[in-house]
Amino acid sequence: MKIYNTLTRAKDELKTIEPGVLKVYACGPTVYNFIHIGNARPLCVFDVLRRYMEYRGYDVKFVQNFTDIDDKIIRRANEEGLSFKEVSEKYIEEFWKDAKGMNIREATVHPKATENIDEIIAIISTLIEKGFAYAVDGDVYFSPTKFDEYGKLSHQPLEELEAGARINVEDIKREPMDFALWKGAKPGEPYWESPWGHGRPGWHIECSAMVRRYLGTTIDIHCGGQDLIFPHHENEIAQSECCNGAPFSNYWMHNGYINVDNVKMSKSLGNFFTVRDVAEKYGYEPIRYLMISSHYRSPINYSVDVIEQCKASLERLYTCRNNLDFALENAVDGELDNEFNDKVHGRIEQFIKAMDDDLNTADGISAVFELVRDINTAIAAGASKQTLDLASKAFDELTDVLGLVYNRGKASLDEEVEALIAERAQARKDKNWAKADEIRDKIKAMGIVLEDTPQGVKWHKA
RNA sequence: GGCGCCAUAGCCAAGUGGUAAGGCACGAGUCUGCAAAACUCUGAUCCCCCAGUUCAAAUCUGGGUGGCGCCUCCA
Repeated sequence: MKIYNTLTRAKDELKTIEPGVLKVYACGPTVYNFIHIGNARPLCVFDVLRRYMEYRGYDVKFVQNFTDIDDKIIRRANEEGLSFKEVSEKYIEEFWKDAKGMNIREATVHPKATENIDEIIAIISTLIEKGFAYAVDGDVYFSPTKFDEYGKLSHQPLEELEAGARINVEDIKREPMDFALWKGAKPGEPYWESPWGHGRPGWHIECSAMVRRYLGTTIDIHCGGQDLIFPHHENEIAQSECCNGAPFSNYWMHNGYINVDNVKMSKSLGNFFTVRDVAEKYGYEPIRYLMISSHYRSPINYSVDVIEQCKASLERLYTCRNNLDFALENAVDGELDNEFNDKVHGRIEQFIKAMDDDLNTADGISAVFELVRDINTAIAAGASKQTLDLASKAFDELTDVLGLVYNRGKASLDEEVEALIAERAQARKDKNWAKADEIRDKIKAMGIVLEDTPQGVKWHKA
C-alpha cells in the first residue's frame, strides 16, 4: 500500500507502527451548522480508507473528533438564543443523519473536545513547563519559534509564514506567529476551570489531546482537508511533538477541495451546498459516488450535471445487483464456471492494485464496472447458481469497500400490485398487449417498474 | 513575495516513458409482442501551446497560455 504523504511530498510505502494495526485520526467537523458537500469529501474518502484497510486485514483504530466548542459555535448560540451545548448537540445529530445517509461507518471513537478538557490542560501545562508556551492575561500561547521543525508539513520556512501573519494592534502575543492553546473567557462566554483561570481550549490543541488520549503519542495516519495543512495540522505537530518528544503522525493524507464554478466551496465564501439539500434532490448515494469518483487529492467541480451523472452511473450498479438477485432466485445448480472464476479474481486483483496505489478509487470503480459487465454477461448466458454465488460475493465485496450500493432495502410488493401483476401475466398469455401495457403503466404510476425476462417478470422501484 | 496544484473525447475521469481504462450521454445492432435491462459495435490519428531529451513522451526537461489553492476561520 502506497500513500501520498504530505510530510514527504511523495507516495510512501505504508508501514504501520504495530504490524496489522492501523491508527488513524481524521479531523472532524466543527458542529455549528449543517455540513456542506465540501465536508462530505473527507468523510467519504477516509471512510473508504478505513473500509479498505479493514478489507486488507488491518485492525483499524479510527478516531474522528467533533469540535463542539469554538468561536463560531458561541456566535451561533448567541444568534439563536441557545447554549453552545444545545447548538453543538443539535448539529451533531444532524451530522449523523447526513453521515448515515452517505453510508459513513461510525468511527471507533468519536470524541468531543469538551470531553477532553483535562487532557488538553495536561498538554498545555507540559508545554509551559518545557518552555514552548507561555501564559498572558488568562490566555496561553504556543511559540513556534521554539520548535525547529515548525513548517515541516506545509514546507514553509517560519519566516515566510510570518510574513503573511496577521498582526493585531491589541495583540498580547509575543510574536505574530504565536497561536492560542487556551483562551481566557470573556464575560458571558462558556468556560472551564484551568490553572490560567476560566477559559476554553484553542482549536488546534483539542486534536493533539484527542489523538494522544485515544491513539497514543504516535499514530500512523492523520487525515483531513488540504486547507487544514496550515495552520491547523502544522500546529498540531508542533504541540504534540514538543509535548511528547515523539513523532506525531507518520503519514499525512489531505483531500482536495470541492469547487463550484472552479472556485473553492467554503462556508466563509458562502458558495456552498449542504449535504442535506443535495440529498433531498438527488439522494445521498450520488454524493458518496461523486466523492470517490475521482482521486481524493484532485479537486472536484460540483454541478447539477455532475451529480446527475453520478446518479445515472450508480443505476448501472443497482441494476446489476437487482439482476443478480433475480437470477439467483431462478438459478439452477451446476458447475462453477472456471473461466468466470478467473475473470472475477482478475477484477479483484485489479481493484486491489488500484486501491493500493494511494487509494485510487477512480480506478477501483472502473474495476467494479468491468466486473459488472462480466457478471451481466454471465447472467445473460444463464450461469449456474454456483457461478452466480461467486459473482454475488465478489460484487458485494468490492462495493462494500467503496461503501456503494446500500439502502437497497428489499421492499415487498403489496397485494394490489401482486394482483395486477398476475392480471397482466394472464393478459400477456392471451396476447392482449394493450391491456398488458395498460397495467404496466398503472403499476409504474404506483412506483414499480416491471421488466419482462425469459424467467418471468422482474420488478424494481422507480 | 513564499509554497503548491490543475489542463486528457459532448460531460465526468484514470493512465505519469512503450503507443489512450472506466462511467454518463449519443448513434447502430442483437434480444423483446412492445418496453426496460443486458450484450456487441461506434467515438480522442491523439492527451492546452511551443521547443527539447529519447528508438519511443499525454507521460521527462525548458518556455509559454489559461484556471485554481494555501500562507487568515475553513474539509
